[in-house]
Amino acid sequence: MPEGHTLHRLANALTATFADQAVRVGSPQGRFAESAALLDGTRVTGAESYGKHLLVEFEAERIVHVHLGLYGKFDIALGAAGDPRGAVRLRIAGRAAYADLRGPTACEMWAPAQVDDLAARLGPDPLRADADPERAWRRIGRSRAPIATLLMDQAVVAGIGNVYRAEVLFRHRIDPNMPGRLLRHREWSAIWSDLCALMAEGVRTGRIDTVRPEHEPDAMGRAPRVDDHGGEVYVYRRAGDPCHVCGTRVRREAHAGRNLFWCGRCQRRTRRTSQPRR
DNA sequence: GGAAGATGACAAG
DNA sequence: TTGTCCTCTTCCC
Repeated sequence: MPEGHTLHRLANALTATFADQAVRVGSPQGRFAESAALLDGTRVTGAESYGKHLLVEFEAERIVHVHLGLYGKFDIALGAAGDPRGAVRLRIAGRAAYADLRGPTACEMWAPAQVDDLAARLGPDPLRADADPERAWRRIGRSRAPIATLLMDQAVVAGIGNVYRAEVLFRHRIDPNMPGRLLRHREWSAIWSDLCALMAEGVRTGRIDTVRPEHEPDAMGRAPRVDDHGGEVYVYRRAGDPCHVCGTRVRREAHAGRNLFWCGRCQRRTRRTSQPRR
């Protein structure tokens, strides 16, 4: 589920659902019980996201920092909260709806200063109006690390995950193994504005769709195909399947423990092909 | 019923 | 680079 757009959506939804309400806060599973007790009965002021981090703000400058990690979920449901199903770390219950958090990497009470620290250590987030892509470029443009690694580094760009990484590199025909410093500034600018547009669309729709109209399976005479994650993509999790553009089998390789997907034919720069990295 | 895998991040070596 | 954590779903027997 969780790349930046998911967290941004969640922040919007939590704000719309609970802002300015006094809420019941609990931790049915128990691991957030002490902090939940402090928040119980107090008022939510709003929620925001920064990269993949979610901040739920309560009165008296109390902030709950949530990171969903690989499989955490924060579900909002209408109606009265019944018996919790599964391991619910945090439950927020308002007048007409409740939200259950399960399996997060982080769920902890923060003070405002910790939010400042977070903002300082994260790279620009394409979903935030205050983002400065040049901050990312200063890291990318001088790095020997593969661009695929840099895009996943939250200190370089915040909010990009495995899907957006694979897809944006495909859309710009960039070899994932190309060292950042071989990227041109105008290529980075194009990638950045594409990320801004794709992720804003992701916030709107709740899915990651990256296939351009002319490459839609319909246009190519194939049946539409939607990945398990719910969007239509060029390469993500399509290893072995034919590339939507050139028909070559999509490749997969483990990079730092994560699967990287790309088309070895479309994403090739003959002029400056980099050495494959192990 | 059990294993594997999943859009993540961190520490240790 | 590997191990660890967190939870749920899907697949296979």
